[in-house]
Amino acid sequence: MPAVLRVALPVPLPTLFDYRPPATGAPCIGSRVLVPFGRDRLVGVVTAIEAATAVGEGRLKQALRLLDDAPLLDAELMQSLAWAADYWLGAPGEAYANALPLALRAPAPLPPIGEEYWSLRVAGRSAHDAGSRRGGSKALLALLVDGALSAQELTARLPGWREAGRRLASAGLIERSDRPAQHFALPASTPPQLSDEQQHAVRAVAASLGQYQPFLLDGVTGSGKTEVYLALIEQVLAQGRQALLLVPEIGLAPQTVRRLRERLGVSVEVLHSNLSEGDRARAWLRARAGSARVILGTRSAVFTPLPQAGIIIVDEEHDSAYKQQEGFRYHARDLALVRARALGVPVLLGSGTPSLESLANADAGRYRTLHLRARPGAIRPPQVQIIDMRAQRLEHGLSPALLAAVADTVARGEQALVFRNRRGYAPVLLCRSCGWHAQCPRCERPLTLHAGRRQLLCHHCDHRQRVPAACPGCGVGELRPQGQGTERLEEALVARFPQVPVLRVDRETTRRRDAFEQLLAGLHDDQPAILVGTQMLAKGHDLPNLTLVAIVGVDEGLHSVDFRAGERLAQLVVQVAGRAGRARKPGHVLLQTHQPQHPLLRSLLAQGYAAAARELLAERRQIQLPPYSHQVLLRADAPLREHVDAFLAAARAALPEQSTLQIAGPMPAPMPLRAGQQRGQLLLEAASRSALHGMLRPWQLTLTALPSARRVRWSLDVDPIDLY
DNA sequence: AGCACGCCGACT
DNA sequence: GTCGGCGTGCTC
Repeated sequence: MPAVLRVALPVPLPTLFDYRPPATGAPCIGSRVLVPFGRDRLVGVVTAIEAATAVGEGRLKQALRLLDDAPLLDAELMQSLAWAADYWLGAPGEAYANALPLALRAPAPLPPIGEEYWSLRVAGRSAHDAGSRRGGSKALLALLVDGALSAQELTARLPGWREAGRRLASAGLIERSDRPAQHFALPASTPPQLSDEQQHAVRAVAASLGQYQPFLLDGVTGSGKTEVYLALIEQVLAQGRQALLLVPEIGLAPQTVRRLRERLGVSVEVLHSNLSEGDRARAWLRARAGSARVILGTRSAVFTPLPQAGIIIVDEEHDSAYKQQEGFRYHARDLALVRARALGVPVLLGSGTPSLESLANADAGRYRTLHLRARPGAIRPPQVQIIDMRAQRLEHGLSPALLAAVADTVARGEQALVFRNRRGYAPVLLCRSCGWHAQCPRCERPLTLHAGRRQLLCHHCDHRQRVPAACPGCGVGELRPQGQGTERLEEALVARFPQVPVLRVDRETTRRRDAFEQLLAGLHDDQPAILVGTQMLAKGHDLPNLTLVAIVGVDEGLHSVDFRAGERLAQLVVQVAGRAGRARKPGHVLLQTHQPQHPLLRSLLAQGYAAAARELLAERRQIQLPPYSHQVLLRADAPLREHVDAFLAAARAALPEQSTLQIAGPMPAPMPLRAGQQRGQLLLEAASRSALHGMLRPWQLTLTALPSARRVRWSLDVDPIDLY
């Protein structure tokens, strides 16, 4: 019977490709095949086996080789990937390309997933006895003379052994083997006594094990969400099932892994983008084989196979890092829900500041909400106080009241955090006499002064230039930094509190790997200190001696063109404020603002995030914005504005006549020029998801065929989370 | 995307 | 006389 394989290939083309089956082997849906493609050879995934091709038998090539006898991707993953590609308008092959680790997209046998062991060969034993090797090689032979050792052990006992290992292996003195991973039960620590609310949450989710049910776990920082996760994972493991835990960034992974290992007594598979491709592939395969029981990972870990799934947990579900912002623009939280449904398992979305989307889903009865209100470790929630900046004499942007609070805090031997979401020394460098300011030639936005590096830096495109000695505008004026970044605040605080260590935490000071951890490790829990930093400080380490959080200059967020700015500001303020007073000491939060009367700030401070979110939701409903409507954003950029305009106008004209569709634009993007590219966009909105989605694929195909599309770079973003 | 083919300017 | 610019078309 003449069969045709429909293959997904890792190319951004809107189609699948048909091939004749390879000479040998029985391909099945979900197995990989090596196929000729143009002049290349690519590894693709069989998505369907059809009786005939729509493209004409004559054009078909034969697949070169079947790579998997059994499907590498199971039915659920195939189905979820197809859904994802469809929903986010990805090329069919793109979802597969995101799901499969790179090492599995090479035409090679699957890497062994057992543990790597090394042992002496006969020649190696003689070499050891003869003492014929020196240095690291000699040491390695000596280590192995009593028997095989795992790579992990070798690294512990002889750091840098790999080099010697390579030499000895190629000389035939030692050899590698793979043994099934040891499931040695590590000692599990005893769980703490759960609060009533924690117990209630655990019971509610546990009652849904074995079936699809989304839960929103609404609990502030320090309310003990992690203990709820741990208790549930424990139950899932006891049933012989797997748990997938997603976190927004790798920075949060190491401490979470430690906690999971200590508590559960099982190994935890970690999947994130900083892993080497080999490690990534092995972790993925261990999950597929079922030998990985607990999988912790960032966004892309949502593609992990889960043959024995028990639960999916998405921590800090509101975090925008879950949305991929380029290429295949999927949202890991939303895909987690779809997978949980397909797998028939509960999915738990945790956050102290839930996204408005999730709150609306809970309102609509699609999610069940569980609350954790108490902060078990704290006496009471932090007190938030507004500092009105108007009519205050500021010292480098810091008000007397704020400085006094910092002084009190360090005098008590406690720690203070000054949060400013702006790195660098000053966001503007201005001439006092002619008004000239340093501007990025490629973005036409002010350049940020970085005093330490003596550079002007564009935070949008990374353009950098030297700080001019005199004003380039008038040649005589004095250039003066305007506004404050973390670097300037650090300087001011060092000058003001010379006896207290001041630590700056932003992308500049933490560029090196582990720099963040090291910086914080330098903090002594019982010593006073001042931390200055950006967003990065909003999460991560527990700082038991931190009792004051001062938030400076979040006002910018109150005037953004982006309708999500208010939501993000509220989340940020609550997350940062949550850093204060976690242990036995009560915390204080100061919010320094020019607009103490702003309704969002007022409701946030008076009634908390939940109330502020309610108001934001009511506004969204009233003006029919997401989550009460659905958006798709067409973005385009090109060196010439007229090319962008021509494409967007043609795209607009190609839209079907549909009264249910609201169209905004074509219009310039909020940043109309970035890195020398002219940018524009067209926003589609509809009350019903299905009405919108129905027309998107055909429209996308029309766009691809537009002549003007060749002159721009363009992309479609379903459910965009920023309109940048 | 990646890569060929194909027709017009400044150079060994 | 060529080398190479990027516009156009194709990949089962």
